[in-house]
Amino acid sequence: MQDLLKNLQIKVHDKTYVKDPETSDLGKRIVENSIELINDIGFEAFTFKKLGAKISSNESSIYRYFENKHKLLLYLTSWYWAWVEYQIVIQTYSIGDPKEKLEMIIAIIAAKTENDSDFSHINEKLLNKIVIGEYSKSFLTKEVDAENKEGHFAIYKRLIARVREAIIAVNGEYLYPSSLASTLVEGSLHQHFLSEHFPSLTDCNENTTPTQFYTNIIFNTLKINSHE
Amino acid sequence: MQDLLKNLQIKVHDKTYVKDPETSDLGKRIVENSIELINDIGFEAFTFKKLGAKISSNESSIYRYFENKHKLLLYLTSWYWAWVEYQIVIQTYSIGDPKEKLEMIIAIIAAKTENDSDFSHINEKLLNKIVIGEYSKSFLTKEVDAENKEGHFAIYKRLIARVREAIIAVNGEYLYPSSLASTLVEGSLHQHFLSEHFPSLTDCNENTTPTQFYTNIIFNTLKINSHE
DNA sequence: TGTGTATTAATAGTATTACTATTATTTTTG
DNA sequence: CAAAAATAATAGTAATACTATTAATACACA
Repeated sequence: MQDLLKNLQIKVHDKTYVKDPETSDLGKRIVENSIELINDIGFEAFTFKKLGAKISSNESSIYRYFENKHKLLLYLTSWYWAWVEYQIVIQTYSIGDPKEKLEMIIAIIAAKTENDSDFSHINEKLLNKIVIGEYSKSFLTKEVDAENKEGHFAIYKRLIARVREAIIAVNGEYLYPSSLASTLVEGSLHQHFLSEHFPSLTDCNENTTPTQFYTNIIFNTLKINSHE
Repeated sequence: MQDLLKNLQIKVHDKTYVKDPETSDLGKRIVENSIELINDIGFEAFTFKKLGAKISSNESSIYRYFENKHKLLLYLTSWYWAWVEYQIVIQTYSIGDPKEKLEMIIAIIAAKTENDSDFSHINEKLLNKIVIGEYSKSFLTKEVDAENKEGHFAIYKRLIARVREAIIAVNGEYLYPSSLASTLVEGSLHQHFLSEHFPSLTDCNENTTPTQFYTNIIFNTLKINSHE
């Protein structure tokens, strides 16, 4: 299985880039190093000029891969959600029991990401930090409707649809499966952020995880005890 | 009561501004019109130069009130949360039953804001839209810890502490009162955003409100039926 | 009523950002 | 090896996010 997956590529909507960064060494270096640089200095201070300096390449060369830094952020976060979806698919494939399956999905989404050797040039742990700190900025813009129409959020929407289906499989009577699914995904990011910067606003810390919080909330809301 | 409150002023942490905008006509026009302009063109495209043009004043005059547009956003959102807290205080003051009280708090936080004649120069409905679309940007920055230390998020934290206390009053055994409180506040904004831009990711629409969704979630989680 | 002080407006200027355009150089491929 | 493609270097532009200086206006009080 490991070997089989080694050659796997996560596919991101092709309007996100000008030239597919997976197709060249420079492209991979752009992706790899943008993750590091955004983590180091934050998305606001991040520029293609600084990234060019970091990879000993030129600003204008980066523009041949991504239109602007917003599109690069869309690319990185889409990649992340595709990767999460992929984790869900392989880790729940053989689980028959809907409760057990939903529990696993919650665990994958709410967990702190660890690195995954399957995709060598991408540091998933750092990427998870970017998603926690910057994802909202990708859709809290005036262009959100146009970009949504173009399909830039398709992977994210598909992921949430998948979570919704898992919720419905546990309790088909529940009235708000979409809202519960989006609350889990967005809320998990928020709880991670709070535990780092606003510890008084969360109960999540070294001993308590967002996974526990959301497992408790979701199974109580669905009025069904979680499998244990 | 109405008359008594007419002279009320919502107080925002004074490090947020250079000069208190409540103390002059120009200051009030800056606040009033910045709310409109941010709504119209979004926070990214918003500049002090454009605001100056809108109020027939000068860019540099606005800088005498707010250091930069980020601080102005902190001011506006702090004002909003103080206003929400004030609504909670007056609307729950006489409610003795903890369940009923929590229900009212959920309704206030999750509702779509209507205008409030008590604070004449501020359009609360528009401000609510700004909070939905821009609030996350006020804390998803590299400066968040420094600004938190300076007290810029004090009002927000106090509001969430208040919600937490109301949760504990309903069920003192519940393990995650802080996380549930922050989920309600942040999650409500997110559900409003989704219902406008990503209807497939939420069940909230004309017939279903975030209030219903969160009332259901919270009372099920606390394993106590809501008062009806 | 005049004078000093604070406030606001106007103007100019700077470093940086977010690009585009052009040309030169290097690498790849057929 | 030649042609094409990719990359790097350089230069340039409009806009942003300010700062500084000076001028005009308003207001406060003696």
